[in-house]
Amino acid sequence: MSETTAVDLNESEIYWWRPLEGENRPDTRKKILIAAYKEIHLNGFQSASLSNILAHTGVTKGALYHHFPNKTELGYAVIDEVIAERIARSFITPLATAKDSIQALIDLIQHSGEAFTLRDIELGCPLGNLAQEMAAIDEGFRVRLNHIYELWHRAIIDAVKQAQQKGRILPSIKPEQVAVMVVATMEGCLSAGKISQDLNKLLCCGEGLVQYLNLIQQQ
Amino acid sequence: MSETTAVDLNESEIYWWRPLEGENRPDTRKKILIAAYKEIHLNGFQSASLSNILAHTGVTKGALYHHFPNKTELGYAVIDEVIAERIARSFITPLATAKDSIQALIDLIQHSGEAFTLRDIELGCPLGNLAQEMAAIDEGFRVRLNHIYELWHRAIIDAVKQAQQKGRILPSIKPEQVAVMVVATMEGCLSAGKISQDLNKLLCCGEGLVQYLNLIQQQ
DNA sequence: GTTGACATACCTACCGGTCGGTATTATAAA
DNA sequence: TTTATAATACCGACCGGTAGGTATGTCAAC
Repeated sequence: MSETTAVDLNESEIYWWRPLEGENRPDTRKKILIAAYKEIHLNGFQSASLSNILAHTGVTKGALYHHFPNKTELGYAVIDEVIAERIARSFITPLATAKDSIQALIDLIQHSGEAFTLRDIELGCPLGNLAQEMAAIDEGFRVRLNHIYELWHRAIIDAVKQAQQKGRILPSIKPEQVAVMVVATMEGCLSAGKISQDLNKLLCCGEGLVQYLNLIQQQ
Repeated sequence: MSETTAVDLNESEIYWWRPLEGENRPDTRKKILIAAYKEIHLNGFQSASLSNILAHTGVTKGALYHHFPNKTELGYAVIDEVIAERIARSFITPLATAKDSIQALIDLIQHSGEAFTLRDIELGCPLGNLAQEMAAIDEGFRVRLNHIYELWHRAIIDAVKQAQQKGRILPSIKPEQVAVMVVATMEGCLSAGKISQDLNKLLCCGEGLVQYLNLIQQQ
C-alpha cells in the first residue's frame, strides 16, 4: 500500500506524554503518524481531531498538510505504516517463524491475553475498532484493513495446514474456517473485555478459544 | 433503564425512505428514535448528525429537543428502547422459550447467518458497533450496552446449564465460558463479514462456532 | 534561485444547543 | 356551555465553537 517504511511506536511510552525536547532532527512525519495513531485509537477516525494531533506533537497545521494531502490520506498512512506493522509483528511473524505452528498459535492467544493491561482493553484493538467504524463508510479504509486481515488469515491457514500434514489436527477440519474463526473470536474477546471492563471475561473467552483449538487436534 | 415501551422498527422498511405522509397521528418521539437508530447504525454515535435525523424525519429541532434534553440522552434512549428490544427478540427470547436449549442456540446461529442480507453485513451489528465506539468514551453508554450483553450471556449460560443437566453437554465445560465465547465469536463473525464484504466468510465463521458447540456435546 | 520544509493567518461549513414564540389540547371554574 | 388557564407539542432563527482545509509567507539547503 505504501513504500515508506513502517513506524516504530515505542510501545512503552505513555500516551500524550510531552514529546522529547531538544531532539536534534525530529522526523515530523513520523511524529504526526504516531500521534494520529493514538488519537484515532482513542476517539476513532471520524472523531479524531487534527487540532488535537497538532497540539500533542507541537507540529503546526502547515507541516501536517505538507506531509499529508488531507485527513483521509493521513488515516490511510496510519493503517499502512503503523497498524499493519503492529499486527504483523504481534500475530503474523511469530506464526511464520515457529517450529510447532499450532502450539505457537495457542501460545500467542494465551500470551496476548495475559499481556493486556486494563488500559489496553479499555481502548480495544486498533485494527478492530477502525474496521468496525470505517468499513461501511470509506472503501479505501475497508480495502486497506481487509488486506491486513487477509494476511493474518493466511498466516493461520498455513499454520493449520502445516499441523494437518504432521497429523496433529483432524483432517476433516477446514483451515480457512479455523482462520476466520480464530481471528473473529480474538476480536470478539477484546470487544467483550472492553465493554465489561473485566479482564476475566477476556481471559475466559481466550480459554474457550484455546479449548476449541485443543478439541480439533488428534487424540 | 427506561419505562417507555420499546419501539417497533418495521425492519423491512428501506433506510431513509420518505416517511409515510398524511398519517393522522404521527408519534414524533418514535419517529426520532427510529431515525436516530438508523443514523447511529450508519455513522456511529459521535458522527451521527442531528441535522441528518431531522432532515430524514421532517421533524424540527425544537421538537427533538422537546423530547430529548441532548444528543447523549437521545443515544441512551436508542439503546434502551430500540437496540435492547432487538437483541432480546432476536437472541434472548428464542433461547428462553425453547425446549431443546442447546439445539436452539445452534439453530439461532445458523439461522441468523442465513438471514443476513448484504446490507446487513455492510453495516454490522448495531450493538457491537456502538459498544466498540462508545465504551471507552462515555460510561453511560458502556453501562447500558454492557447490561444488554449481560442479559445475552445469562440466556446462554442458562441454556448450557440446562443441557448439562440433561447430560447433553460435557460436565467439564464451564457455561460462562461458552456464553462469553459464543457472543464474542458471533460479534467477530459479523465484523469479519463487514470488513471482507463477503457473506461466505461470515457463514464460514458461523460453521466454526457450530462445530465448537458440537464438539462440547457428549458423544 | 529553486525546492523542500515548515509557520501563520484565515476561511467556510457544520456542529450541538438555546430561546422566544405559537398552535393545540386538556382541565376546570363560572 | 362557555370561557379562563395551563400544560404540551412544536417551530425555526440564531449562537458560539470547532472542524477540516487553504493561501501566503519565511527560510535554510543545495
